[in-house]
Amino acid sequence: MKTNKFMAIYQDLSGKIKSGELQRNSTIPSEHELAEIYGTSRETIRKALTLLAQNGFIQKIKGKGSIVLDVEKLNFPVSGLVSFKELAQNLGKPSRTTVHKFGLLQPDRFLMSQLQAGSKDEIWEVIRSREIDGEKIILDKDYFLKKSVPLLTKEIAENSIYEYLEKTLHLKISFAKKEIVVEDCTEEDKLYLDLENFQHIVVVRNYVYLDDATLFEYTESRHRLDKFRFVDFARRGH
Amino acid sequence: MKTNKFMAIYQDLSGKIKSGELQRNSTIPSEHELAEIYGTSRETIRKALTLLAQNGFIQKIKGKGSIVLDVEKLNFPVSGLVSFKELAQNLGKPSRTTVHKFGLLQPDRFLMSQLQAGSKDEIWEVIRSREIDGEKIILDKDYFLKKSVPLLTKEIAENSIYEYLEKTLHLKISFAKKEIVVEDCTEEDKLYLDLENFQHIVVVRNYVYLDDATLFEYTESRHRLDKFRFVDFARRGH
DNA sequence: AAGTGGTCTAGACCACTCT
DNA sequence: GAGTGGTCTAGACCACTTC
Repeated sequence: MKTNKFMAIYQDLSGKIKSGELQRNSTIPSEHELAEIYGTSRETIRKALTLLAQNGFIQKIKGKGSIVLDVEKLNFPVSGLVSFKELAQNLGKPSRTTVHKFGLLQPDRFLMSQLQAGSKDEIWEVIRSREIDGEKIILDKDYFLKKSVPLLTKEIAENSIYEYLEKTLHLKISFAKKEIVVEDCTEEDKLYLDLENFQHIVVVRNYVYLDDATLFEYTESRHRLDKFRFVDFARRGH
Repeated sequence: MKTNKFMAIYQDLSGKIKSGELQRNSTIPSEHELAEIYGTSRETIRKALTLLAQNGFIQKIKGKGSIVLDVEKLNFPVSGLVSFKELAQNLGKPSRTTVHKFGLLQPDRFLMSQLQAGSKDEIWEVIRSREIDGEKIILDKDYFLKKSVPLLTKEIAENSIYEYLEKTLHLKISFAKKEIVVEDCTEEDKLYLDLENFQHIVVVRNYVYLDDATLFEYTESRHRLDKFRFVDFARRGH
Protein backbone atom coordinates (compact mmCIF):
# COMPACT_ATOMS: atom_id res chain seq x y z
CA MET A 1 0.00 0.00 0.00
CA LYS A 2 1.77 3.07 1.29
CA THR A 3 5.38 3.58 2.16
CA ASN A 4 4.93 4.08 5.87
CA LYS A 5 7.34 2.36 8.15
CA PHE A 6 4.65 0.64 10.19
CA MET A 7 2.86 -0.45 6.99
CA ALA A 8 6.07 -1.95 5.64
CA ILE A 9 6.60 -3.82 8.91
CA TYR A 10 2.96 -4.96 8.89
CA GLN A 11 3.30 -6.31 5.37
CA ASP A 12 6.62 -7.98 6.09
CA LEU A 13 5.25 -9.74 9.16
CA SER A 14 1.88 -10.67 7.64
CA GLY A 15 3.75 -12.07 4.64
CA LYS A 16 5.93 -14.17 6.91
CA ILE A 17 2.85 -15.47 8.68
CA LYS A 18 1.10 -16.35 5.42
CA SER A 19 4.18 -18.08 4.04
CA GLY A 20 4.65 -20.06 7.23
CA GLU A 21 8.03 -18.54 8.06
CA LEU A 22 6.40 -17.48 11.32
CA GLN A 23 4.64 -20.62 12.50
CA ARG A 24 1.18 -20.63 13.98
CA ASN A 25 0.96 -20.91 17.76
CA SER A 26 4.55 -19.74 18.06
CA THR A 27 5.43 -16.39 19.58
CA ILE A 28 6.94 -13.68 17.43
CA PRO A 29 9.90 -11.65 18.74
CA SER A 30 9.06 -9.18 21.49
CA GLU A 31 8.32 -5.58 20.69
CA HIS A 32 11.71 -4.45 21.96
CA GLU A 33 13.45 -7.02 19.79
CA LEU A 34 11.38 -6.08 16.74
CA ALA A 35 12.23 -2.42 17.33
CA GLU A 36 15.91 -3.34 17.15
CA ILE A 37 15.45 -5.66 14.16
CA TYR A 38 13.62 -3.05 12.10
CA GLY A 39 15.54 -0.12 13.50
CA THR A 40 12.50 1.81 14.66
CA SER A 41 10.93 2.92 17.90
CA ARG A 42 8.70 0.58 19.82
CA GLU A 43 5.55 2.66 19.20
CA THR A 44 5.99 2.13 15.47
CA ILE A 45 6.32 -1.61 16.02
CA ARG A 46 3.19 -1.47 18.15
CA LYS A 47 1.25 0.17 15.33
CA ALA A 48 2.18 -2.69 13.01
CA LEU A 49 1.31 -5.32 15.63
CA THR A 50 -2.04 -3.65 16.38
CA LEU A 51 -2.86 -3.93 12.70
CA LEU A 52 -1.86 -7.60 12.66
CA ALA A 53 -4.09 -8.24 15.68
CA GLN A 54 -7.04 -6.39 14.17
CA ASN A 55 -6.78 -8.44 11.00
CA GLY A 56 -6.59 -11.75 12.82
CA PHE A 57 -2.93 -12.58 12.26
CA ILE A 58 -1.75 -12.51 15.87
CA GLN A 59 -3.04 -12.38 19.41
CA LYS A 60 -1.22 -10.13 21.86
CA ILE A 61 -1.05 -11.44 25.41
CA LYS A 62 0.04 -9.19 28.24
CA GLY A 63 3.16 -10.35 30.01
CA LYS A 64 3.73 -13.18 27.55
CA GLY A 65 4.09 -12.02 23.98
CA SER A 66 2.31 -12.11 20.64
CA ILE A 67 1.38 -15.48 19.20
CA VAL A 68 0.59 -16.33 15.60
CA LEU A 69 -3.02 -17.36 14.92
CA ASP A 70 -4.29 -19.86 12.37
CA VAL A 71 -4.21 -18.04 9.06
CA GLU A 72 -6.61 -20.65 7.72
CA LYS A 73 -9.09 -18.25 9.29
CA LEU A 74 -8.44 -15.78 6.51
CA ASN A 75 -11.11 -16.97 4.08
CA PHE A 76 -12.70 -13.55 4.05
CA PRO A 77 -14.90 -13.86 0.95
CA VAL A 78 -17.38 -11.04 1.46
CA SER A 79 -15.86 -9.50 4.53
CA GLY A 80 -14.80 -5.89 4.50
CA LEU A 81 -15.25 -4.15 1.20
CA VAL A 82 -13.88 -6.58 -1.38
CA SER A 83 -15.22 -6.37 -4.91
CA PHE A 84 -16.52 -9.17 -7.07
CA LYS A 85 -13.36 -9.25 -9.14
CA GLU A 86 -11.13 -9.68 -6.10
CA LEU A 87 -13.56 -12.27 -4.79
CA ALA A 88 -13.57 -14.35 -7.97
CA GLN A 89 -9.79 -14.25 -8.12
CA ASN A 90 -9.63 -15.49 -4.54
CA LEU A 91 -11.91 -18.40 -5.33
CA GLY A 92 -9.87 -19.20 -8.39
CA LYS A 93 -12.93 -20.23 -10.39
CA PRO A 94 -13.95 -19.24 -13.89
CA SER A 95 -16.24 -16.24 -13.68
CA ARG A 96 -18.02 -13.91 -16.04
CA THR A 97 -19.82 -10.61 -15.77
CA THR A 98 -22.76 -9.61 -17.98
CA VAL A 99 -24.03 -6.04 -18.11
CA HIS A 100 -27.82 -6.03 -18.44
CA LYS A 101 -28.58 -2.38 -17.90
CA PHE A 102 -26.37 0.65 -18.14
CA GLY A 103 -27.23 4.34 -18.15
CA LEU A 104 -27.83 7.66 -16.46
CA LEU A 105 -31.13 8.29 -14.73
CA GLN A 106 -32.99 10.70 -12.52
CA PRO A 107 -33.45 9.23 -9.05
CA ASP A 108 -36.84 7.98 -7.94
CA ARG A 109 -37.97 8.27 -4.33
CA PHE A 110 -36.20 5.06 -3.33
CA LEU A 111 -32.83 6.05 -4.76
CA MET A 112 -33.09 9.59 -3.43
CA SER A 113 -33.42 8.23 0.06
CA GLN A 114 -30.77 5.53 -0.34
CA LEU A 115 -28.22 7.94 -1.78
CA GLN A 116 -29.32 11.04 0.12
CA ALA A 117 -29.62 12.66 -3.29
CA GLY A 118 -31.66 15.56 -4.59
CA SER A 119 -34.10 15.23 -7.47
CA LYS A 120 -31.65 16.93 -9.87
CA ASP A 121 -28.68 14.69 -9.00
CA GLU A 122 -28.05 12.35 -11.89
CA ILE A 123 -27.25 8.76 -11.11
CA TRP A 124 -25.42 6.02 -12.98
CA GLU A 125 -27.30 2.73 -12.96
CA VAL A 126 -25.43 -0.51 -13.62
CA ILE A 127 -27.11 -3.89 -13.41
CA ARG A 128 -24.86 -6.89 -13.84
CA SER A 129 -25.12 -10.62 -13.32
CA ARG A 130 -22.17 -12.64 -12.10
CA GLU A 131 -21.57 -16.12 -13.37
CA ILE A 132 -19.36 -18.55 -11.46
CA ASP A 133 -18.80 -22.12 -12.62
CA GLY A 134 -21.39 -21.66 -15.35
CA GLU A 135 -24.20 -20.50 -13.08
CA LYS A 136 -25.53 -16.95 -12.80
CA ILE A 137 -25.77 -16.64 -9.05
CA ILE A 138 -25.22 -12.97 -8.18
CA LEU A 139 -27.14 -9.93 -9.40
CA ASP A 140 -25.36 -6.65 -8.69
CA LYS A 141 -27.34 -3.44 -8.88
CA ASP A 142 -25.01 -0.46 -8.56
CA TYR A 143 -25.96 3.21 -8.32
CA PHE A 144 -23.32 5.96 -8.39
CA LEU A 145 -23.83 9.69 -7.93
CA LYS A 146 -22.69 11.43 -11.11
CA LYS A 147 -21.27 14.34 -9.15
CA SER A 148 -18.74 11.90 -7.68
CA VAL A 149 -18.31 9.74 -10.81
CA PRO A 150 -18.50 12.07 -13.82
CA LEU A 151 -17.89 9.37 -16.42
CA LEU A 152 -18.68 5.69 -16.58
CA THR A 153 -18.85 3.38 -19.61
CA LYS A 154 -20.29 -0.02 -20.33
CA GLU A 155 -16.77 -1.27 -20.99
CA ILE A 156 -15.68 -0.28 -17.51
CA ALA A 157 -18.74 -1.99 -16.05
CA GLU A 158 -17.79 -5.18 -17.85
CA ASN A 159 -14.48 -5.17 -16.05
CA SER A 160 -13.97 -3.78 -12.57
CA ILE A 161 -15.66 -0.53 -11.69
CA TYR A 162 -13.74 -0.34 -8.45
CA GLU A 163 -10.40 -0.60 -10.19
CA TYR A 164 -11.49 2.30 -12.40
CA LEU A 165 -12.72 4.38 -9.47
CA GLU A 166 -9.54 3.92 -7.50
CA LYS A 167 -6.82 3.73 -10.14
CA THR A 168 -8.17 6.10 -12.79
CA LEU A 169 -10.43 8.52 -10.95
CA HIS A 170 -8.32 8.26 -7.78
CA LEU A 171 -11.42 8.20 -5.61
CA LYS A 172 -10.59 7.18 -2.10
CA ILE A 173 -13.14 4.71 -0.80
CA SER A 174 -13.09 5.01 2.92
CA PHE A 175 -15.85 3.11 4.67
CA ALA A 176 -19.17 1.40 4.09
CA LYS A 177 -22.27 0.36 5.92
CA LYS A 178 -23.37 -3.13 4.98
CA GLU A 179 -26.73 -4.76 5.61
CA ILE A 180 -27.57 -8.40 4.97
CA VAL A 181 -31.17 -9.59 4.80
CA VAL A 182 -33.18 -12.29 3.03
CA GLU A 183 -36.02 -11.23 0.76
CA ASP A 184 -38.50 -12.68 -1.72
CA CYS A 185 -37.16 -13.10 -5.23
CA THR A 186 -38.24 -10.42 -7.68
CA GLU A 187 -39.12 -10.84 -11.33
CA GLU A 188 -35.80 -9.17 -12.11
CA ASP A 189 -33.94 -11.83 -10.11
CA LYS A 190 -35.74 -14.58 -12.03
CA LEU A 191 -34.99 -12.87 -15.32
CA TYR A 192 -31.24 -12.48 -14.89
CA LEU A 193 -30.23 -15.32 -12.56
CA ASP A 194 -30.25 -19.13 -12.62
CA LEU A 195 -32.50 -19.30 -9.60
CA GLU A 196 -33.60 -22.95 -9.78
CA ASN A 197 -36.59 -23.13 -7.47
CA PHE A 198 -35.47 -20.82 -4.72
CA GLN A 199 -38.15 -18.38 -3.62
CA HIS A 200 -35.87 -16.22 -1.51
CA ILE A 201 -32.63 -14.39 -2.15
CA VAL A 202 -29.89 -12.99 0.07
CA VAL A 203 -29.61 -9.22 -0.35
CA VAL A 204 -26.45 -7.37 0.65
CA ARG A 205 -27.02 -3.63 0.71
CA ASN A 206 -23.92 -1.46 0.68
CA TYR A 207 -23.70 2.23 1.33
CA VAL A 208 -20.23 3.33 0.33
CA TYR A 209 -18.53 6.53 1.46
CA LEU A 210 -15.52 8.44 0.22
CA ASP A 211 -12.59 9.89 2.08
CA ASP A 212 -14.45 13.12 2.82
CA ALA A 213 -17.38 11.21 4.33
CA THR A 214 -19.70 11.78 1.35
CA LEU A 215 -21.97 8.94 0.29
CA PHE A 216 -21.37 8.21 -3.39
CA GLU A 217 -22.63 4.67 -4.05
CA TYR A 218 -25.53 2.44 -3.18
CA THR A 219 -25.28 -1.22 -4.15
CA GLU A 220 -27.55 -4.20 -3.91
CA SER A 221 -25.76 -7.48 -4.28
CA ARG A 222 -28.33 -10.24 -4.62
CA HIS A 223 -26.99 -13.76 -4.00
CA ARG A 224 -28.63 -17.09 -4.64
CA LEU A 225 -29.28 -18.68 -1.23
CA ASP A 226 -27.16 -21.78 -1.61
CA LYS A 227 -24.13 -19.92 -2.90
CA PHE A 228 -24.01 -17.21 -0.29
CA ARG A 229 -21.33 -17.17 2.37
CA PHE A 230 -20.16 -14.36 4.59
CA VAL A 231 -17.15 -14.71 6.85
CA ASP A 232 -16.09 -12.18 9.42
CA PHE A 233 -13.44 -11.78 12.05
CA ALA A 234 -14.58 -9.68 15.00
CA ARG A 235 -12.79 -8.47 18.09
CA ARG A 236 -14.66 -7.82 21.29
CA GLY A 237 -14.75 -4.44 22.96
CA HIS A 238 -12.67 -2.29 20.59
CA MET B 1 -14.85 -0.16 30.40
CA LYS B 2 -11.38 0.42 31.76
CA THR B 3 -9.94 3.46 33.43
CA ASN B 4 -7.49 4.37 30.72
CA LYS B 5 -7.19 7.98 29.78
CA PHE B 6 -7.84 7.36 26.09
CA MET B 7 -10.83 5.13 26.94
CA ALA B 8 -12.32 7.83 29.15
CA ILE B 9 -11.89 10.37 26.36
CA TYR B 10 -13.39 7.95 23.84
CA GLN B 11 -16.43 7.40 26.02
CA ASP B 12 -16.84 11.08 26.73
CA LEU B 13 -16.72 11.98 23.06
CA SER B 14 -18.87 9.08 21.85
CA GLY B 15 -21.42 9.99 24.51
CA LYS B 16 -21.49 13.56 23.30
CA ILE B 17 -22.00 12.37 19.76
CA LYS B 18 -24.83 10.04 20.74
CA SER B 19 -26.53 12.73 22.81
CA GLY B 20 -26.26 15.24 20.00
CA GLU B 21 -24.03 17.63 21.92
CA LEU B 22 -21.56 17.15 19.08
CA GLN B 23 -23.68 17.56 15.97
CA ARG B 24 -23.39 15.36 12.93
CA ASN B 25 -21.51 16.84 9.98
CA SER B 26 -19.83 19.35 12.27
CA THR B 27 -16.12 19.19 13.02
CA ILE B 28 -14.94 18.38 16.51
CA PRO B 29 -12.10 20.40 18.08
CA SER B 30 -8.65 19.75 16.60
CA GLU B 31 -6.32 17.23 18.18
CA HIS B 32 -4.16 19.98 19.64
CA GLU B 33 -7.19 21.63 21.18
CA LEU B 34 -8.50 18.36 22.57
CA ALA B 35 -5.08 17.68 24.08
CA GLU B 36 -5.34 20.97 25.95
CA ILE B 37 -8.99 20.43 26.91
CA TYR B 38 -8.35 16.99 28.37
CA GLY B 39 -4.89 17.82 29.65
CA THR B 40 -3.15 14.97 27.84
CA SER B 41 -0.63 14.50 25.08
CA ARG B 42 -1.76 14.51 21.49
CA GLU B 43 -0.95 10.81 20.96
CA THR B 44 -3.45 9.93 23.67
CA ILE B 45 -6.10 12.04 21.97
CA ARG B 46 -5.26 10.29 18.71
CA LYS B 47 -5.85 6.88 20.27
CA ALA B 48 -9.33 7.96 21.33
CA LEU B 49 -10.08 9.46 17.91
CA THR B 50 -8.84 6.34 16.13
CA LEU B 51 -11.30 4.31 18.19
CA LEU B 52 -14.10 6.71 17.33
CA ALA B 53 -13.25 6.40 13.64
CA GLN B 54 -13.08 2.60 13.77
CA ASN B 55 -16.49 2.46 15.38
CA GLY B 56 -18.09 4.78 12.87
CA PHE B 57 -18.52 7.87 15.04
CA ILE B 58 -16.23 10.22 13.15
CA GLN B 59 -14.31 10.56 9.91
CA LYS B 60 -10.82 12.00 10.07
CA ILE B 61 -9.84 14.15 7.10
CA LYS B 62 -6.26 15.15 6.58
CA GLY B 63 -5.70 18.90 6.64
CA LYS B 64 -9.28 19.61 7.62
CA GLY B 65 -10.33 17.98 10.83
CA SER B 66 -12.56 15.23 12.19
CA ILE B 67 -16.23 15.38 11.36
CA VAL B 68 -19.09 13.67 13.16
CA LEU B 69 -20.86 10.94 11.18
CA ASP B 70 -24.52 9.98 11.27
CA VAL B 71 -24.95 7.93 14.41
CA GLU B 72 -28.17 6.60 12.94
CA LYS B 73 -25.72 4.20 11.32
CA LEU B 74 -25.22 2.55 14.68
CA ASN B 75 -27.98 -0.04 14.40
CA PHE B 76 -25.51 -2.85 14.88
CA PRO B 77 -27.89 -5.68 15.68
CA VAL B 78 -25.71 -8.72 15.13
CA SER B 79 -22.47 -6.97 14.38
CA GLY B 80 -19.43 -7.73 16.44
CA LEU B 81 -19.98 -10.15 19.24
CA VAL B 82 -23.20 -9.04 20.90
CA SER B 83 -25.29 -11.62 22.72
CA PHE B 84 -28.99 -12.28 22.36
CA LYS B 85 -29.77 -10.54 25.63
CA GLU B 86 -28.01 -7.35 24.57
CA LEU B 87 -29.73 -7.63 21.20
CA ALA B 88 -33.21 -8.00 22.62
CA GLN B 89 -32.63 -5.05 24.94
CA ASN B 90 -31.55 -2.95 21.98
CA LEU B 91 -34.68 -3.82 20.07
CA GLY B 92 -36.78 -3.05 23.12
CA LYS B 93 -39.23 -5.82 22.39
CA PRO B 94 -40.59 -8.49 24.69
CA SER B 95 -38.41 -11.57 24.43
CA ARG B 96 -38.18 -14.98 26.05
CA THR B 97 -35.64 -17.75 26.14
CA THR B 98 -36.57 -21.42 26.45
CA VAL B 99 -33.99 -24.08 27.23
CA HIS B 100 -34.75 -27.26 25.30
CA LYS B 101 -31.63 -29.28 25.95
CA PHE B 102 -28.99 -28.93 28.61
CA GLY B 103 -26.18 -31.25 29.60
CA LEU B 104 -22.62 -32.52 29.39
CA LEU B 105 -21.65 -34.77 26.53
CA GLN B 106 -18.72 -36.46 24.83
CA PRO B 107 -17.98 -34.81 21.51
CA ASP B 108 -18.87 -36.54 18.28
CA ARG B 109 -16.72 -36.16 15.16
CA PHE B 110 -18.45 -32.93 14.19
CA LEU B 111 -17.97 -31.20 17.53
CA MET B 112 -14.41 -32.46 17.85
CA SER B 113 -13.54 -30.73 14.59
CA GLN B 114 -15.52 -27.56 15.32
CA LEU B 115 -14.02 -27.14 18.79
CA GLN B 116 -10.60 -28.61 18.04
CA ALA B 117 -11.30 -30.95 20.94
CA GLY B 118 -10.04 -34.40 21.89
CA SER B 119 -12.36 -37.35 22.43
CA LYS B 120 -11.97 -37.07 26.21
CA ASP B 121 -12.82 -33.34 26.38
CA GLU B 122 -16.26 -32.95 27.88
CA ILE B 123 -18.57 -30.42 26.33
CA TRP B 124 -21.57 -28.48 27.61
CA GLU B 125 -24.49 -28.53 25.21
CA VAL B 126 -27.18 -25.86 25.45
CA ILE B 127 -30.04 -25.65 22.98
CA ARG B 128 -32.34 -22.68 23.38
CA SER B 129 -35.08 -21.05 21.36
CA ARG B 130 -35.54 -17.30 21.36
CA GLU B 131 -38.98 -15.77 21.22
CA ILE B 132 -39.49 -12.17 20.15
CA ASP B 133 -42.93 -10.59 19.87
CA GLY B 134 -44.54 -13.97 20.52
CA GLU B 135 -42.75 -15.84 17.76
CA LYS B 136 -39.94 -18.37 18.21
CA ILE B 137 -37.58 -17.20 15.53
CA ILE B 138 -34.04 -18.05 16.68
CA LEU B 139 -32.59 -21.41 17.66
CA ASP B 140 -29.27 -21.14 19.50
CA LYS B 141 -27.11 -24.24 19.79
CA ASP B 142 -24.15 -23.54 22.08
CA TYR B 143 -21.22 -25.82 22.85
CA PHE B 144 -18.63 -24.94 25.51
CA LEU B 145 -15.46 -26.78 26.39
CA LYS B 146 -15.72 -27.91 30.02
CA LYS B 147 -12.04 -27.27 30.59
CA SER B 148 -12.76 -23.57 30.01
CA VAL B 149 -16.21 -23.51 31.63
CA PRO B 150 -16.10 -25.90 34.62
CA LEU B 151 -19.68 -25.26 35.74
CA LEU B 152 -22.85 -24.34 33.92
CA THR B 153 -26.46 -24.66 35.06
CA LYS B 154 -29.84 -24.60 33.39
CA GLU B 155 -30.69 -21.48 35.38
CA ILE B 156 -27.72 -19.66 33.89
CA ALA B 157 -28.73 -20.80 30.43
CA GLU B 158 -32.17 -19.33 30.97
CA ASN B 159 -30.61 -15.97 31.60
CA SER B 160 -27.42 -14.77 29.96
CA ILE B 161 -24.57 -17.23 29.64
CA TYR B 162 -22.25 -14.45 28.49
CA GLU B 163 -22.94 -12.35 31.55
CA TYR B 164 -22.04 -15.38 33.66
CA LEU B 165 -18.88 -16.13 31.72
CA GLU B 166 -17.61 -12.57 31.93
CA LYS B 167 -18.86 -11.35 35.30
CA THR B 168 -18.68 -14.52 37.37
CA LEU B 169 -16.04 -16.69 35.74
CA HIS B 170 -14.10 -13.63 34.57
CA LEU B 171 -13.38 -15.23 31.23
CA LYS B 172 -12.06 -12.72 28.77
CA ILE B 173 -13.70 -13.18 25.41
CA SER B 174 -11.31 -11.78 22.88
CA PHE B 175 -12.28 -12.48 19.30
CA ALA B 176 -14.50 -14.63 17.12
CA LYS B 177 -14.75 -15.94 13.62
CA LYS B 178 -18.27 -15.68 12.27
CA GLU B 179 -19.76 -17.41 9.24
CA ILE B 180 -23.18 -16.72 7.77
CA VAL B 181 -24.79 -19.17 5.34
CA VAL B 182 -28.30 -20.29 4.38
CA GLU B 183 -29.19 -23.96 4.79
CA ASP B 184 -32.17 -26.28 4.55
CA CYS B 185 -34.32 -26.42 7.67
CA THR B 186 -33.73 -29.45 9.87
CA GLU B 187 -36.31 -31.43 11.83
CA GLU B 188 -34.90 -29.79 14.93
CA ASP B 189 -35.59 -26.34 13.52
CA LYS B 190 -39.17 -27.33 12.76
CA LEU B 191 -39.59 -28.79 16.24
CA TYR B 192 -38.46 -25.77 18.22
CA LEU B 193 -39.23 -22.77 16.01
CA ASP B 194 -42.32 -21.15 14.51
CA LEU B 195 -41.10 -21.68 11.00
CA GLU B 196 -44.29 -21.01 9.03
CA ASN B 197 -43.58 -22.41 5.58
CA PHE B 198 -39.95 -21.44 5.20
CA GLN B 199 -37.79 -24.22 3.85
CA HIS B 200 -34.47 -22.52 4.52
CA ILE B 201 -32.87 -20.99 7.56
CA VAL B 202 -30.03 -18.52 8.11
CA VAL B 203 -27.22 -20.12 10.07
CA VAL B 204 -24.65 -18.00 11.90
CA ARG B 205 -21.70 -20.09 13.04
CA ASN B 206 -19.49 -18.56 15.69
CA TYR B 207 -16.10 -19.75 16.84
CA VAL B 208 -15.26 -17.81 19.99
CA TYR B 209 -11.77 -17.42 21.43
CA LEU B 210 -10.49 -16.31 24.80
CA ASP B 211 -7.79 -13.85 25.72
CA ASP B 212 -5.07 -16.48 25.42
CA ALA B 213 -6.18 -17.40 21.90
CA THR B 214 -7.79 -20.71 22.93
CA LEU B 215 -11.04 -21.73 21.26
CA PHE B 216 -13.66 -22.37 23.95
CA GLU B 217 -17.08 -22.09 22.29
CA TYR B 218 -18.83 -23.11 19.10
CA THR B 219 -22.27 -21.66 18.47
CA GLU B 220 -24.89 -22.10 15.80
CA SER B 221 -27.47 -19.35 15.79
CA ARG B 222 -30.27 -20.33 13.45
CA HIS B 223 -32.54 -17.47 12.37
CA ARG B 224 -35.84 -17.57 10.55
CA LEU B 225 -35.27 -16.04 7.12
CA ASP B 226 -37.64 -13.12 7.36
CA LYS B 227 -36.41 -12.02 10.78
CA PHE B 228 -32.71 -12.08 10.05
CA ARG B 229 -30.73 -8.88 9.71
CA PHE B 230 -27.01 -8.29 9.92
CA VAL B 231 -25.51 -4.82 9.88
CA ASP B 232 -21.84 -4.07 9.64
CA PHE B 233 -19.60 -1.05 9.46
CA ALA B 234 -16.41 -1.69 7.52
CA ARG B 235 -13.40 0.45 6.82
CA ARG B 236 -11.33 -0.04 3.71
CA GLY B 237 -7.67 -0.91 3.78
CA HIS B 238 -7.01 -0.92 7.53
C1' DA C 1 13.82 -10.12 39.32
C1' DA C 2 13.52 -10.09 34.46
C1' DG C 3 10.82 -9.84 30.49
C1' DT C 4 6.52 -8.82 28.30
C1' DG C 5 2.86 -5.89 26.38
C1' DG C 6 -0.20 -1.42 27.74
C1' DT C 7 -0.21 3.39 28.48
C1' DC C 8 1.47 8.01 28.23
C1' DT C 9 4.50 11.94 27.29
C1' DA C 10 6.65 16.06 24.86
C1' DG C 11 8.53 16.86 21.35
C1' DA C 12 9.58 16.67 15.96
C1' DC C 13 8.77 16.69 10.89
C1' DC C 14 5.64 15.76 7.11
C1' DA C 15 1.59 16.22 3.65
C1' DC C 16 -2.46 18.17 3.21
C1' DT C 17 -6.27 22.02 3.07
C1' DC C 18 -7.70 26.62 3.19
C1' DT C 19 -7.00 31.53 2.78
C1' DG D 1 1.51 30.76 5.98
C1' DA D 2 -1.35 28.87 9.47
C1' DG D 3 -3.82 24.99 10.86
C1' DT D 4 -4.90 20.23 10.40
C1' DG D 5 -4.21 15.23 10.84
C1' DG D 6 -0.29 11.34 9.89
C1' DT D 7 3.98 9.50 11.28
C1' DC D 8 7.82 8.76 14.24
C1' DT D 9 10.95 9.06 18.21
C1' DA D 10 13.23 8.03 22.84
C1' DG D 11 12.16 7.76 26.79
C1' DA D 12 9.12 6.61 31.18
C1' DC D 13 6.10 3.95 34.33
C1' DC D 14 2.73 0.32 34.91
C1' DA D 15 0.47 -4.51 35.26
C1' DC D 16 1.17 -8.84 34.09
C1' DT D 17 3.60 -13.52 33.49
C1' DT D 18 7.35 -16.48 34.36
C1' DC D 19 11.15 -18.06 36.85
